[in-house]
Amino acid sequence: MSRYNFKIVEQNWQKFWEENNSFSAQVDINKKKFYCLEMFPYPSGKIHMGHVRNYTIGDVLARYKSLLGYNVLHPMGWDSFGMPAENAAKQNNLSPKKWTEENIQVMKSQLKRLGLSIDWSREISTCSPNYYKHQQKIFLELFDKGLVYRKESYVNWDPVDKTVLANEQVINGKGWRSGAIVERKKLNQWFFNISKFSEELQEDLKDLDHWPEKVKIMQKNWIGKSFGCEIDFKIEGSKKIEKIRCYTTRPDTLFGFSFLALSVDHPLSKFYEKDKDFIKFKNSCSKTGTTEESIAQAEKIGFKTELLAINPLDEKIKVPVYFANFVLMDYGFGAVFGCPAHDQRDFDFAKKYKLKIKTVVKPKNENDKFEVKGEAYSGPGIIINSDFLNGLSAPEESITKTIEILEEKKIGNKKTNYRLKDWGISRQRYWGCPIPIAYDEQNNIVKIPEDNLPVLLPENINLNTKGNPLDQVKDWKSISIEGKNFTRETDTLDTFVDSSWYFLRFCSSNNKDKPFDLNDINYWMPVDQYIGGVEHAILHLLYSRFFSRAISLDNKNFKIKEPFKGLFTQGMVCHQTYKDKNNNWLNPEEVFTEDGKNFFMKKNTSETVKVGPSESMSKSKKNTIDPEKMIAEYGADAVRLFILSDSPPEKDIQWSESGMSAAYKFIQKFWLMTENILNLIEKDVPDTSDKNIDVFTNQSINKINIALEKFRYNVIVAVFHDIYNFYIKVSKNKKNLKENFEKILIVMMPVIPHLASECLNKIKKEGKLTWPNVIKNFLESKEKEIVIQINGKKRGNILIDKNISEAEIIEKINKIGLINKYIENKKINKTIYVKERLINIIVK
RNA sequence: GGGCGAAUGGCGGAAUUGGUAGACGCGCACGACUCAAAAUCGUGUUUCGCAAGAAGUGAGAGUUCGAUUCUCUCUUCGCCCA
Repeated sequence: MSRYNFKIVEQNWQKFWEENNSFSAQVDINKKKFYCLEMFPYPSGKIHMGHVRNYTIGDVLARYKSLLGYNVLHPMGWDSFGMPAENAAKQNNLSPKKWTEENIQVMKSQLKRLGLSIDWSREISTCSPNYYKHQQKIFLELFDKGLVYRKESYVNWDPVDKTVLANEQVINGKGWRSGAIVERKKLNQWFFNISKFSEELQEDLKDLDHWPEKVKIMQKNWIGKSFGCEIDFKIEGSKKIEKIRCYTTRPDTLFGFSFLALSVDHPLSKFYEKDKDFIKFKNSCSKTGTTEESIAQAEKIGFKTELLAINPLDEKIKVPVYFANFVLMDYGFGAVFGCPAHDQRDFDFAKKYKLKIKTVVKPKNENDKFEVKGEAYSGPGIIINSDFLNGLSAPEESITKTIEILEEKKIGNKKTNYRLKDWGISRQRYWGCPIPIAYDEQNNIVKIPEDNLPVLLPENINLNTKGNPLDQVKDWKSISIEGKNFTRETDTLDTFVDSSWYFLRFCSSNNKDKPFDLNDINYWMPVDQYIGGVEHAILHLLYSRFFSRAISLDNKNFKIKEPFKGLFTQGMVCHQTYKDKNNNWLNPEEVFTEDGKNFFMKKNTSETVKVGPSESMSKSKKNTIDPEKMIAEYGADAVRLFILSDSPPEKDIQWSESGMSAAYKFIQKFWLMTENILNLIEKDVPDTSDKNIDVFTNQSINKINIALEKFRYNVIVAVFHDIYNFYIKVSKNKKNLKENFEKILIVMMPVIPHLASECLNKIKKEGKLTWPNVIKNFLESKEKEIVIQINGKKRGNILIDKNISEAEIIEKINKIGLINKYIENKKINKTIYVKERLINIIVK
């Protein structure tokens, strides 16, 4: 018996698949298609275990659907623009392009070594002009549709890196890279008008029935549809202003109104722009970032004006008007009315400036003397201290009623608002897709004509400048179109733009003229199953949903609104963390253990190692395991088998050395067992069939089918072990052995394709490989063991014929006398028979 | 602070969706092979109990003939948003 040499076998099969273009996908309208897509990676250097898990899950599905007879599209590409390349290039003094391309080569060969069934002829890379030239075209198309615009806007500004930060790059008010306190800065920025689709993006979520519920909820919260009311407040004071318009979701708390707060950018601020104190205040506001989080955490500060706002429901009540740092110009109208008793933010502000705190909502179980103290009360209850609103139940009834009254008096209107803001796409970065726009001498916007596309990124530029490197490239910036001089836009596009349509490009990767061909799109789209990390639940998925709507706007031929029919979010790969006595992180390779409880350093075996909790693998905690090493040591099949075996795919998985080696042992054991079966088939002349083999095989395949459809891939691995434990006991050839074992090997192909292919090859399986049908007759036998319960407690088993009646079963039980001791001297009240499962006898 | 989810042996996890709890794997124990060890194979392995038996799916209640599964309250943990 020979050992299974995975190195040679896996290499051979990978070569075979490549040479035969086994996974190349072509449009074929006579075949049902299946578009299987995993989120494409950022080429950061090497693949990590998260990639292995993501792509193995996808590969199992792609191979399964292919064996089922679907025409499968399973492509791969590279999300290759972005900051890391620029930073790495600065550090190592080379070009982002070279760094990126080298990484892609390394990672591509690593992915190939995993044996993924990918159509590499469709490979794309977003940093290639072949990709981004089409993106520039799409940008101009959206520009023509009025979905792209430029406006002055506040950004999160990192004063050290001299760059704009995305909201998620601001952590606790500081830049994620520099650690500097983030400021607000006004810049001219490009925007996609995603908010035009707010309603649609929210409403259509309900049709995405193959998406995880939690992702839909996250998107819904992000879009943040709210029902409220706009109210005009009359203003008294020395300035020439009569009223201020506010938006609120709680008009019913108007009687608790004790101040009016304005954004420092509110039009009213023009009356104060020469006021030194106001300027000082405005500057201190710019120290706060623009995220909701940083605003919520920052101390609430205000600048008091001499103006008074009049309560529209009771004109006797007049309250001060402030400018405040927690009010943003781009939500509502940059003005909010403050009701301290029922909003924590307003409460904090009122405490600081000693403003009145009047309670107008009481919890249901409190009396009318209830008063808010210590913190705001924002829960449901009954309106009090509010004149004609008293007694209404808050919030539903009271809001509706108040809006009715305000509309009657013509001082307010019902209004729906969305939290979703337009998508700022400008980045002051080199390594991104150039925006195909230029400006004339009067700073008017001009589109770069289509003939002049793509706008190529200049190469060989100096990255070691503060701010945007493209700004420094004078001969690139100035261009001439039809004899006139223009200056190029130097901002590049947010990399989320790149990933918002790559799934469309995969359908027509090699089309030189168009981003995609409609015939291809209409066949392949939507993506049937999209697989990736939950960290992209909001932005990437929402932007992609926006993009397909934006493209289909005014374009009757493009019908895809939802790009991803099915979504699956996989869990993270975790590993224990280790620290030495000085609290330095240790790599698992520097650590050893004999009993699994006490850990020591390898280089100094007397030093114990502190073991921390299992956390998601990350370079900073040094708890990573290198997939390449694992594949070299155990083989791709074993790594694939292990990464699927220990946890359901949507949950986090703990990497364990013993689990990995168990997977390796399984591969070896299975190979030896296959050789044994091959010997039986070749040497023994079978006399009879063994029905047990049929029954077991069909039951196993049935279990695998169910598990595949439900993404319970860990259960599939358990069934593989069952299969081994069954077939290892087969010691004689039977007439039905070969055909059943072939079926087993086929259903193993999605998970361990190399071993399964090799075994099938040895067994000389002829014809095309197709997924075996389950023969229903073998799933259940004529006889069935059922459970006997007395008063719901299991007291024994009995073998019965199927379709036997309840009375017959009881008769049989009595005959055997199995449960006599439980029913002696007792009266049988009733029996419950669950067909082919159990019989429950209730006695008293 | 809000939303969502989870909790099952020493560990990772199964459970046909209300019907035999603990599949499968890891670990551990014992045995076989061996001069010995590794590897491999076999047997056992929820807890208490010699046993008969009893208890048992984070805690407490409820619905039901029957609850890991459904409802309510609580605890702890995770993720997302703030």
